[in-house]
Amino acid sequence: MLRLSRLTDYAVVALVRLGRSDGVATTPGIAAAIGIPEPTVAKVLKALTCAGLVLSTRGAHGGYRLSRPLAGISIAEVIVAIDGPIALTSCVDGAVGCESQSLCPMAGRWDPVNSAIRDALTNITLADMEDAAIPRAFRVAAPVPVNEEI
Amino acid sequence: MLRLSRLTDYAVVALVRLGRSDGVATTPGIAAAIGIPEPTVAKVLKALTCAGLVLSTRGAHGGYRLSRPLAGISIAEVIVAIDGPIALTSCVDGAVGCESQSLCPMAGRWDPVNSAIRDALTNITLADMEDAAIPRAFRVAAPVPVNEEI
DNA sequence: CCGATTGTGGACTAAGTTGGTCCTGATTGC
DNA sequence: GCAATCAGGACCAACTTAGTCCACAATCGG
Repeated sequence: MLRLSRLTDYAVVALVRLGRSDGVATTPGIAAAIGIPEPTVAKVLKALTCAGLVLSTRGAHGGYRLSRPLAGISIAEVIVAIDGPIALTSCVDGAVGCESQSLCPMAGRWDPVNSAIRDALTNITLADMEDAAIPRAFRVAAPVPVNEEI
Repeated sequence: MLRLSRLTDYAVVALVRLGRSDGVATTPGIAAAIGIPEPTVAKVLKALTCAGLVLSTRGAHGGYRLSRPLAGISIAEVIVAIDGPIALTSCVDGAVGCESQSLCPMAGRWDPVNSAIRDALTNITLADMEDAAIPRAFRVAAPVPVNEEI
């Protein structure tokens, strides 16, 4: 299925959410807003902090905020932050442990594929996804339309 | 990790192998050639047959052969044959069952990403991968000059 | 200075998926 | 008729993922 982890999906939602809140946002706040259990959101945000995509402030009145605008964050970065390096097979570049590495006829075979995927993902930013996410016909050049009922 | 199943990897190896054998190749033959357990190879070949990428002949002296030259088979086809449709999230186009579908702020969000990936994978053929797979310096007169040292 | 709020870090458990095996048939050629 | 080969499915084991929980550190407000 070539699927990435659900956590990455959550990360994108959380990031877009952060892009809409002006100040800092707390874990419970984000969790409630996007309908994902709080500890899971915390886990995702922790990973994003480590990757430098969001900045955290500890203590009371703390929370998270974006380190860059959404347009400056590529999907590839999010995936790497949550899922680890982008490589379709476990048998990547310098990876050791491929049991039949010597006679493995596909050594290096996937490299061009990996590169192609990486390129594709690097060229899509969170801002692009935010645009694509709104299925309604309402969308009219609003820069940050926080149109979420409920 | 955005990884695809190992079975897909096997499929590529098996297909490339089939591209080199002139006549038909049997399951045990391929299994021995590429160093993968026989039942597993059989499973992969069955899936490839269903997808129409290889043709099977039953009975004694039967076996498998490519339905098209390697250059006419894209990676995307192989992945679809083995792993199913290419979609990074379970929450695809018309997919139902996304529990929070109504308030899910990312409905349709991944579509551009999926398309980008699909395009990238469609533009790479098995022939390309075969070229990339040979680490030796023997390769001469390659039509597509993949100049990657090591 | 103390307590409430919030992020940090790790361990742990449970569930789902994948990979691999096996068995029983159906088909073809000798 | 027998051997070789593909077809199709059921089945089990192992790994990965995702979700939860707990104890701790930091900051702010009173």
